[in-house]
Amino acid sequence: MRERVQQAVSELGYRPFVGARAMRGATYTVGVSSLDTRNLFFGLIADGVQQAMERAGYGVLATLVGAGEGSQLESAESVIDHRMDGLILITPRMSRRSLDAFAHKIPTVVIGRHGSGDAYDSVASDDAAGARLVVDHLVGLGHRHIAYYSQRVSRTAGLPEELRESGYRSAMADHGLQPDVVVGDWTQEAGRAAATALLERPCRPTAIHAGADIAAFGFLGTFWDRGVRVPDEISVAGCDNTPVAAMTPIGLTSVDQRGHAMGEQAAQLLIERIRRPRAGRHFLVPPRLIARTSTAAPR
Amino acid sequence: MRERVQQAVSELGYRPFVGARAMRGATYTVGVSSLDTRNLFFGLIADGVQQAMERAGYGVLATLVGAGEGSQLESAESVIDHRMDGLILITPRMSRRSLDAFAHKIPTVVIGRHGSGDAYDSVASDDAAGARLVVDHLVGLGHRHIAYYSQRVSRTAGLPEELRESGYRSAMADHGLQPDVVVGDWTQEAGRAAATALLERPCRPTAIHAGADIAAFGFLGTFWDRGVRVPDEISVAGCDNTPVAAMTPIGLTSVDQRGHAMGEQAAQLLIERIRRPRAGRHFLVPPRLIARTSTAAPR
DNA sequence: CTGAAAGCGCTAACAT
DNA sequence: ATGTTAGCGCTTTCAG
Repeated sequence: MRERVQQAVSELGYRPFVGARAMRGATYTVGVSSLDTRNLFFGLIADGVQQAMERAGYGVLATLVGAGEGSQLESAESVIDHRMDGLILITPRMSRRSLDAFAHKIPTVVIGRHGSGDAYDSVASDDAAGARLVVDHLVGLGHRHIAYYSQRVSRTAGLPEELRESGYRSAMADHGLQPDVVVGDWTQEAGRAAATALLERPCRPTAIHAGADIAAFGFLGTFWDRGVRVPDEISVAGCDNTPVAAMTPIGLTSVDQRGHAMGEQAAQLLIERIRRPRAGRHFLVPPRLIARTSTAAPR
Repeated sequence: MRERVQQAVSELGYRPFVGARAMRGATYTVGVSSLDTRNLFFGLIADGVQQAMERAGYGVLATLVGAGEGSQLESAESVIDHRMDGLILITPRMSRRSLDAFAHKIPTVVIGRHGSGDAYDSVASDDAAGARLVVDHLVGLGHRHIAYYSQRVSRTAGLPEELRESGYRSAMADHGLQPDVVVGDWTQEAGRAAATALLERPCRPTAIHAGADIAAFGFLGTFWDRGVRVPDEISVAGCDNTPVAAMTPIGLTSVDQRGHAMGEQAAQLLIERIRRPRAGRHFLVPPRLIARTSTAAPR
């Protein structure tokens, strides 16, 4: 009997309608909310999620966000409107309250925001450790004056920019060095502008940690244009280990966050949480430093 | 009465369930199938789709494909399983037969593959014109020996690699020049290898059009590593105008395909097609050359 | 203008 | 083992 049905299924090319299944059970689909299409790092995370979910028999649908302002809240609501079985949020910048509200409505895993509590699970890069890796690396090379380019910190707690800055500060303090923090946006343009301002200082740092690769590219661009040799005159480091960082002749020293693995782990946690609600689990993934040609001993 | 319902809707935070709506009407959601998370150009397209659809009151959900092999067929099927109102396919590499089959099941618009027929609409960059722009540009600079790095052409008709190569060939012929086509994959690694092979030739071309930015980066990498100065010893051009191409010190001359505009136009066509099935419409978007520092007159 | 009911495709709980 | 049925939340049609 079972066989005859299977037979008919193949012959007729029958496929169950997800919406109808949703009305009585599950959709076997999870949503990735607010995938930033401008950032390859997020793509890496999403790909990890996709692969792990596929192996487990789940489909993945993503809501996108790019230059448009389409809010993260609307994105996540849409996943709920489709009654998906689970929700993955990538670096959600919403309030803690909103985050909890979603997590109470649908099994949720947060990636890239340090979390706590039982409402959801989280997987984040250990951003403080990443900043420390960079400082240690630069100090090891002989640098003493290491500046840090920090993204404006929003009041929302647990986002990478917050932990990277505090990681930098405490690492510098541990080495007995003075912190030197410049604030701006983590974009290429803002990085370019910050580099220009840096060059006008009477006393320049010998190294700069740009906080994020995309900002580091802005620094590298200005330095190149102005004939400031990297790493001879100044060392530059980033964070995210974007594919571009590895490219010749850029060779940007960066912190790798294992985005693909983070995505896979988040998928695993989400599947567990879908099967059975349980206490929140929160993971910090240790990053690793990828030293390239943009950092060297000071002259 | 209507007001009292609206009142209750806001107070209770009621949101209609898409799956249930789908059983009697529409989902007001369209699917973008097989978004390649490793390519920023596709993200640009998807962002255009997203913005235009949002303005029209439609939601957009994307299926992802990255390093995993998750097939495009499965991706598109999944959009149908969710009974979405429309389907957008980005550079679908499936057979013409499969493409038509999908288009008969769901209103479909194809981006990045030259199409014809009434089953679906299409929006593609005029790839032949793009290749011609590069050849004209290089010839204008004084180059005579211009090589082209071509992606292996699959038998599926209408894909960019096919039209770029034929555009290159006919442009060269029009200038009375001999074509010089090297075949390989459009990846950074394959580009690196092809560049190495090129350098071992007794008689090198003075310029190379790599066909795609990602391959051009491979060429630039090898040239840089081997001390071959660009553009002094050899000019390099790409296609796609990836954000990376604009970066200092890369400055890759490239063909811009207006990905964002293509996405918006595709969205517009899809909305029309959802409202009322009609004859297929097929657009070629004229590309433009962005000349940067990687191309110059031969020594 | 408001209310009631049928039915979309599925799953789970039942009856045979 | 196989067959039948209720009901998920919505839209559309039909009745009052």
